[in-house]
Amino acid sequence: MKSPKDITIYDIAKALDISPATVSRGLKDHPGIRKDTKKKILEAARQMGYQHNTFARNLRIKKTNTIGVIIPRLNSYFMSTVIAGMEKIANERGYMLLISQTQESAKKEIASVNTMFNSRVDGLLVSLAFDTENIEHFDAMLKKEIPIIFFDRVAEHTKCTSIVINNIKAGYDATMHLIDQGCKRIAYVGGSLKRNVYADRLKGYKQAHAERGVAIDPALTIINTLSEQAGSEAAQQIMQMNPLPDGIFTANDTSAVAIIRELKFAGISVPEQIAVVGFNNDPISWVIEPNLTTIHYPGQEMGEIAATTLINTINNLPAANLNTLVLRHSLIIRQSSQRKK
Amino acid sequence: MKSPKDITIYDIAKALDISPATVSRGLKDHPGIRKDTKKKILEAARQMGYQHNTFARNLRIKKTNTIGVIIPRLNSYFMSTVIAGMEKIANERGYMLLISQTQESAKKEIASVNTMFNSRVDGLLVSLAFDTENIEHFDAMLKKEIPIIFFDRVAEHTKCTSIVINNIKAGYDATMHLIDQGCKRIAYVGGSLKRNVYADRLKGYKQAHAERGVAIDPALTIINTLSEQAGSEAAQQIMQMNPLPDGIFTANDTSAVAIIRELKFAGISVPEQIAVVGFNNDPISWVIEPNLTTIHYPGQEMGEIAATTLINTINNLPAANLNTLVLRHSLIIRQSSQRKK
DNA sequence: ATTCACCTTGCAACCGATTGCATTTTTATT
DNA sequence: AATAAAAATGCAATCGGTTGCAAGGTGAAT
Repeated sequence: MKSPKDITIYDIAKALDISPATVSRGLKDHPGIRKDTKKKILEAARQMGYQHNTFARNLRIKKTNTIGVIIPRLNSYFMSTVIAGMEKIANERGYMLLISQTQESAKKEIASVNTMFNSRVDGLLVSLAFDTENIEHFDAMLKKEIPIIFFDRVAEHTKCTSIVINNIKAGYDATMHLIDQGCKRIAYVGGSLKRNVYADRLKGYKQAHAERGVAIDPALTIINTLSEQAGSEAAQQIMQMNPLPDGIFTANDTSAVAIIRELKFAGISVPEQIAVVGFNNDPISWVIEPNLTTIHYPGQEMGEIAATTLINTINNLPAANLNTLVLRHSLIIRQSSQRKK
Repeated sequence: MKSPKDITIYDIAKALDISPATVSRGLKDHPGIRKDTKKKILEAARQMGYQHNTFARNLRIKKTNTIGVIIPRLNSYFMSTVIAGMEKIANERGYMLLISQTQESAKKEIASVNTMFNSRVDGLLVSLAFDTENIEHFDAMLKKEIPIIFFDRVAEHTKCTSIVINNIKAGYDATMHLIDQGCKRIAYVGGSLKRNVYADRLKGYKQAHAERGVAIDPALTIINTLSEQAGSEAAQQIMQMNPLPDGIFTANDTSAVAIIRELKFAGISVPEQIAVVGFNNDPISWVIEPNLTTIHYPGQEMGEIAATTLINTINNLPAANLNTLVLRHSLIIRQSSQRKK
């Protein structure tokens, strides 16, 4: 049952009666090796079925060509799009992706960081969990100068680049749109305020109100997990309010869709009685009826940029020392919020 | 700019004035080391900030505790759910996931397999690309006894386990349901017939017809990429048919939703004029109106089982020598297909 | 006191590739 | 042909753990 032993550079060296050092150099196109020697080596390697040993190399080089990715959850449209973008770039540049989900738990996040650390990833791409309080668990890596890039759910850190959209502006755009549609009482449904994305969107929501001189009823702000279930519950809660809100801005589309379903089921018309704006531009947003007004969030692009920036940083290429990188978002207006003509 | 050097077992050995061998053994709870020695070692390791070096270990052990995952695309609900399941199990059992997308291209699939091979993954979880013709590119790994498990889009191989649902039965169930709803001309929209999933669903579609003695018009079978765009085009094609079909069974929900949208837009009523059944039970299936009848496909579970089986195989644990593992599917009947009361 | 068995620990080879420096070979120059 | 310069190759140490086997230490039994 023993499988044939792996071919090493020593085997090739012996077969060709040269030294392993020459084989090693020949294999990687070192300038100081004669052309025909190289050809001989390559040929022998090919026909002996040589596969290089990544560990041995990594052990010497102290580089893994692997990027760690730590995310809350993989199975949302947004996140899978981000990962797809990262994978594309990583693949092109010869890197692999090591992916780990925190399930929104800070504890798991810490464990993931440690595993990644032990696996000696060359860099880290991180989107923080709901309940992460501080980012000390990244210190060990940063001390070793391993670059870390935060995306979407970011943290402030002088040594780390953050890739985001302008969530304040996005929240502002969404809310202002609702106000422009004649909404007077707008509810906000978002996730944990520990996370920039939700705190910022709420900030934008407030700014828009302030700018128009509209007072905000604090009872209209709902913080939950933004799951489908949470969305339904939020809808129930909203429908108990008196007076009823006439607009809802919610920080993801899953939640928005769940809310619209509940509202419709309860006989409340959208957008006439309550206008709704979501966030992310998930495919469901143009399937729900009425089609959902939402913020377009360029996931694939964010993934690509995050990966590119990280790989450039790893290799000391330019464009590396930015602190924050802000991608463009846009408000996509569909029927769920349109009350004027 | 030099970061402090990594702590090795040699550093610990020196600090404690014992041998590196003892440190190595102490660190992993080897039976032949005295309790207090172990405690001393652990304590020193902790406070010196020791992190084990995975490469050095892998180089010796020839094991990476890493599983390669090769999939067509990451950004579908089904696939991200599968990966979420795999990641959960892998994480619990101390494995990492190395993920690679083929973008449905056989060429990229071959490249991915080679990269995984070089990375010395302990095993492979694979769902085949659309246009993969044969599976010879896995031979090198199989020759080295590296276990490979296919899931969803599988290939026959005596040495590999396949994890699937009964696609023939699922196709049969879907079609039979349409027939029972009074459909006489049912169109089938699916992906490449090189892939078992689509070939089998078509087979089930035919079986159902045969069983009821209904003839099939070959013009009603459409093969495409199952993308949203392809769905819209398929809908256009179907609407040109004369006579119009009165039922459509399509092999994913993305496609089904795109088709329903086109039909509705063209003023064709679903399910009255054309009943539609999809596949996968994506979230969009219960958002589209009418809600989509579909086949529930247990993605998370499939991911968990695939990962569990692979890890067991890697470690020579039982339940490893199955050839095929069939998960339960179920037909979820919603409005898009219900024409009777 | 001696012997033996067992428990702990250490020695040293090994895993496979990389690389600074020394050495040999080739080429160019006179 | 002799010699210097340049090019090609080899030597050997190194990366950080792991592990078979040997050696040292302990206590019990005789």
